[in-house]
Amino acid sequence: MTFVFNEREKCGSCPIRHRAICARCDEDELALLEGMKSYQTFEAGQPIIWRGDDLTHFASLVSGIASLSRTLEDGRTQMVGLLLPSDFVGRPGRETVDFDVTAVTEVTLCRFQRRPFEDLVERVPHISQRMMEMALDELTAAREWMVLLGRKTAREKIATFLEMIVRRETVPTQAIQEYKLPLTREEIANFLGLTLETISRQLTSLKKDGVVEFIDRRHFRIKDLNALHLASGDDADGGVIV
Amino acid sequence: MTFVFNEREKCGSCPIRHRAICARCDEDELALLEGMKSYQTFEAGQPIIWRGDDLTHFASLVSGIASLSRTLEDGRTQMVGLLLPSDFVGRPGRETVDFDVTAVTEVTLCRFQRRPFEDLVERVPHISQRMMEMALDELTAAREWMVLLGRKTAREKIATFLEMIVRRETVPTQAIQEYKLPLTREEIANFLGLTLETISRQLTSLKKDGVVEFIDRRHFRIKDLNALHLASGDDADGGVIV
DNA sequence: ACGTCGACTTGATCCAGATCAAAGTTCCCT
DNA sequence: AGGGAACTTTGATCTGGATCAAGTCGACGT
Repeated sequence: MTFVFNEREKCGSCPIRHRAICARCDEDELALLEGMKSYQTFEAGQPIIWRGDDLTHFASLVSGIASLSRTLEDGRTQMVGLLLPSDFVGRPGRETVDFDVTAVTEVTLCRFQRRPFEDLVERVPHISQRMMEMALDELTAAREWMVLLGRKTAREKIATFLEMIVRRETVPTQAIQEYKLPLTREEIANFLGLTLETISRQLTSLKKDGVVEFIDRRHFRIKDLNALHLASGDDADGGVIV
Repeated sequence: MTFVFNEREKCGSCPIRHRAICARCDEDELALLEGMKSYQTFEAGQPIIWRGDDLTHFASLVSGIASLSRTLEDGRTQMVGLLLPSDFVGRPGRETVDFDVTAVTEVTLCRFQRRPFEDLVERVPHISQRMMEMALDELTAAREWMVLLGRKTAREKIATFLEMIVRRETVPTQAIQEYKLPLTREEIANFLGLTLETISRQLTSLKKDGVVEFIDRRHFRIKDLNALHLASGDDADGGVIV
């Protein structure tokens, strides 16, 4: 019943079938992708590609979490995005990669060789249409993150980050839900443009203020969702209590 | 000989014909766009659309410069991008606008009504292919800006900003070229996630260090391009002296 | 059970850039 | 030409988050 990441598996039952670049494809188009795909798995912590590397394959992330980041010469690192299942890696038309891609958890990619895939993008409009949608959505997300990086305080940054996790994973039925922090304190710091000490202090502060509660270092519960939203610094309009 | 922004004008001689969303279109496809377009002009400083407004039209920016920005309730503003000729406004499939768009200089838009344009995106693959490319390029630019906002010092931010202007406008033939700052100190501050006082101080500092020279508030020359690049904090590899 | 290593917390101090304040400059508008 | 208003520079001071420096916690191997 579970999908195993083997080239023989049909795309039809793939967990990201309806969200990835193939979302708009019909059965015939899917068959073309099916004939090209290969899976590759990376352990948590492993680099997937480095900035400047030749782009030999494009890929959809099928399971796990990866990070996109850039490191300056002196070691300062900024994460520019998290790649979640269905997200895409690579830019048709470019020869190299712009950012480091690293597996945060164990990651499985569904890969396509560059040339054949580029041809397919030209021939199958459903792919470029879907990729345009996905790129525009990511662009909006990136711009929202720019507001956070440029103008929010440390507390607002962390509240926004926690709220993002909560919004992404909340199941409507469940009452008091438990959430998992997918990143270490240092990774959160690199995502938010802060230091790991500041992350730690601000989490302690939100805990003291009764906004969140920690089960252990990686697991938390929200005690006051409204307070969390207020702390995020975002417009009051979105402050609908769910 | 000059293109006047009138609906009767043919797209063929449009200044952004080969860079905008129509870049890949052939003559027949261009005719479809030609029948739909209308021009609209905004004076410098005027708002073009506000976040949350209904998206009635999509548009290509034909001339001038516009800014994309977001303002938090307490007035903190972050610019998330500059729109230059050939850039696109709007996201097919969305009903509202995510960021404020403001004319920085006088701006002319080439507009298309939402519904007919969305249909065209479905029917003409050359449009979605081009929009995918443009969105992916902007995504890379946005992510590079995230590195700047999250990790660069004030001096590095301003040097990167000046270098961006220089790279965009340098004419290979010309010797010592004069460049124009398209933004006020306050707008630069909102672009770089700083205050206008810091902008002013850092520009003075770069001037004192012999990196740049100011003709007046809005016009400068580069005295030491290599020093400018070093000050930007970006990888040494790109430090090729042009 | 014990050591050790990586992840995290907490404390003390420092400093880049913000904030507050006051002039100086340029460009209109009449 | 003169009076503003908008923009810019410069100075003095403050502060949020960085940096430096110990600890603490917990998981895992022996």
